[in-house]
Amino acid sequence: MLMPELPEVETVKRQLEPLVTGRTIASVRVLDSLAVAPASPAAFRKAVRDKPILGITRRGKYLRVQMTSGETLVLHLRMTGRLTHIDDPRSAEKRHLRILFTLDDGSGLAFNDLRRFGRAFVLSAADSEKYWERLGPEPLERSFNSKALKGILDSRKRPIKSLLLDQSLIAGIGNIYADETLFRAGIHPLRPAAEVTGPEVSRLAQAIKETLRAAIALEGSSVDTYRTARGLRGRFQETFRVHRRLGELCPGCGAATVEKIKVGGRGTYFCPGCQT
DNA sequence: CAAAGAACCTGGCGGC
DNA sequence: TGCCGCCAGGTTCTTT
Repeated sequence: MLMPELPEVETVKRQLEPLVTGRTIASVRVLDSLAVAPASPAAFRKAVRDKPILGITRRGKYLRVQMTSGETLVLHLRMTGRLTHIDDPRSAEKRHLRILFTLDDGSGLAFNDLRRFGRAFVLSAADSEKYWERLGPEPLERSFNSKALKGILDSRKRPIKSLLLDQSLIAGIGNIYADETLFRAGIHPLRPAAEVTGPEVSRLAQAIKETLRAAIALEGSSVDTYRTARGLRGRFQETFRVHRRLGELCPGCGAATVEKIKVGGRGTYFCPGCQT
């Protein structure tokens, strides 16, 4: 499958920014009411129509479209969502099309989603602060250093991989980047978080930043359904070290082969030789 | 409060 | 060839 995680959402955000900033959402078609639930399609259309767009930002795996009314149009792609900008809304991919926005310059924004887990909703200015408080720190912020990461891991007994996936502790890491960062740091995914040593925490903090930055540079990972805002595939999957490489020779030690286990219900790939 | 598990969805794939 | 059941995973909700 695919999973839009921080690098994928960041890629979409960067590509959309110059295309939608300053534009106004002229019309909205909701083709699948589940995509805007629990709001009604009528309420959703009313909340976003004719609202000028100030800018677009990302928080964790969420995309936020700031509107001049002080409200925010929030989109979460979950597992199979795609958000693509098209010159002509009539040329939008019809398969799994959930919402189609038309902007005042005649271009369009299409939200497609095979699995129907993705959501779009509008947050009022009053509700915003509280909503985003639920998320942990942004791993690419300067303040997210080894000391901050140590504070997150300390006194927690869960497997380190489960902590990396917990959005209330760190925002934006999903299954792909959890596997890839743990491999780069040489840490076994089942290690109890509190038992990860100081030097390992430093390596992990660095691996998180380096891996996410490298993935953004390659416009994310297209394992299956993810596409950039221009409808193209990302290329970071070509550089995966262990994720989805079951049985392959480890690129680190060249001796062991990649294994797959379940951690917190998630498929987890690692090298038993390099990750201890 | 922490942690684990189920539920939500659809399409692809293995097995028979 | 066709059908059944399982698997994938981000987040929320429920249970322990």
